[in-house]
Amino acid sequence: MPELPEVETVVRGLRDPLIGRVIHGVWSDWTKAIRYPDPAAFEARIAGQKVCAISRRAKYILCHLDHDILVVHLKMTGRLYVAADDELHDSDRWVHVRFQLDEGRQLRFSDSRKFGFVSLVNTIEEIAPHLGPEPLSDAFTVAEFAARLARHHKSIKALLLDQAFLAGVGNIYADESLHMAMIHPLRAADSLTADETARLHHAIRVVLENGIEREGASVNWYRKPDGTAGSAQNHFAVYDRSGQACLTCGSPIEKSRVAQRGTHYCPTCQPLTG
DNA sequence: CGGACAACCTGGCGGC
DNA sequence: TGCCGCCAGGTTGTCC
Repeated sequence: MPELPEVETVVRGLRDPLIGRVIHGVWSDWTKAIRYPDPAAFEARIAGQKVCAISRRAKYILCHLDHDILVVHLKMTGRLYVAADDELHDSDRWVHVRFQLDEGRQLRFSDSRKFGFVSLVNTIEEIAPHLGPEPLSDAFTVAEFAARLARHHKSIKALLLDQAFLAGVGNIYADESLHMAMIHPLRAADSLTADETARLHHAIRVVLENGIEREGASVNWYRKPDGTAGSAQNHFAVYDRSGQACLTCGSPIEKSRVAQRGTHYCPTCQPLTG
């Protein structure tokens, strides 16, 4: 579930409690969550380093330390937050990595499905060498988007989910973007007209910006670092609304399967032909 | 190239 | 109440 808006919200929420703190040690009850280097080397290398800055690339959280980058990927059910050592002992049963900080606090990585991970790297390219452009950056222009679309014949939905094509869009915001742009998810990427391309480019940015403004979508597992839910889920036009009326035309929202993902769209506003 | 699918995992939920 | 099977979806890798 955590996509660009959710990860961006986590990054923003971690800056105040985490920047300036020193990491003294690492505890884990599920060492597979520590992907690289091996847990012993990981702890030896991270101990004593201060968190200098926190940023985001695609869906990766980057904690810039004195000499390394602590990379965290939340995958579907990951959470990352700072808490007092003895705080919330029972309410989160899925904490698999704890980073001991100074002043009796710890950075916790919680993940019920154990898909997420932490790594220590020098550059994000070490673990994600082929990420596409950031959709909210100035470098993501309509012209560049059009040129890249023309190189692919696969369905537009599958392409939006491809992190090498565009970084940060996941299933929820792909469906919402295609609906706002009035484009059927199965349209071939290289078949979009100039007008459709411009609409989709605009829709992706608006949908992601709205998601950030609403501090992410708490469909089930996602929480902000302060433990509260975001509100983007209250503003979905199509995601998780199958059978309900389209907010534009009243047609029932349909759910199908595209690129092996649940896909929600309005058959009237997003026709496959015409 | 594109698409299908398995693998990584577990909680939540509908059905019985 | 409880058991069963399915669904959720980010990413990688494999196969056709």
